[in-house]
Parts: sequence; structure tokens; C-alpha cells
Amino acid sequence: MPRFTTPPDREGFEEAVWEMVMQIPRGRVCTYGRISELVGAPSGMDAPAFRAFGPRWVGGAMAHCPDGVPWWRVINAQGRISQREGAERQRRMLEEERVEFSERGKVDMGEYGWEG
DNA sequence: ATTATGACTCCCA
DNA sequence: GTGGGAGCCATAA
Repeated sequence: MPRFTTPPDREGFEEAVWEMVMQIPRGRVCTYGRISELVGAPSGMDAPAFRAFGPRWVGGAMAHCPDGVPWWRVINAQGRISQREGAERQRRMLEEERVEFSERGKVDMGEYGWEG
């Protein structure tokens, strides 16, 4: 397992992430990686490092986001739920807004994915 | 000071 | 489709 850290300017980065996540329409999903791309790297960080860690930082921001942020609309690039503890709850939240899961628990990104 | 810890993605067997 | 490794460092305890 690779290690990762919180980003430089964590507060600013996470706020930007939350604002971006709030733009995901109801009934759609977005990936950690796509959110991090849309938000962009904090100044002073090189692209390769950000490519590697950005998505995980987005995950970190989802772990403690303020009310009003639809954290459940963020899933991984494979169309699956990354969270372990709250996976069922997240799935319910998505199904309530008509997002469908395959038998293997996957969301069709072509159908439900939001690219920003 | 040292250690454990994280809601990821890509690439290649 | 599934499995493992690489990416490489800030916080909290």
C-alpha cells in the first residue's frame, strides 16, 4: 500500500473539492480522479505527484465534508464504491436518486458519469 | 522523535 | 475480469 499525505494548503484544496462536488447533478456520479483534475493541483505541486495523490486527497476530503456536500456521488474510476464502512449507506443514497448498480455492484459511468 | 494511517488510479501480468 | 505494485509525505497519536 502506498502512503500518501494531505495536500499543501489542505483547507483551500478541500474547500475547492467540496464546491466541485456540489456541482454534481442529482442522479449522476463522478470519480475521485475526475474531481481532482477539475479542481487542479495546489500551486507549487508538480503534475505527476498530483496525479498520484490528488484522487486520494479528494477521498480524504469526502471523509469529513460539511453538510450540503453530496459526497455519495463520488465513486472510484471503476464505477464502484470505495468506502468500506459506509458502502451500503452510500449505495442506498445513490439508488434513492435512481442510480443503478450492476449485479457486481458497479455503476455504468457512461450512463451516470458526470464529467464536469 | 517515531509510527500508523488514509473513501485512488494506472499499468501490466 | 482480477490482482499486485508504484506513485512518495502531512497529520495525529
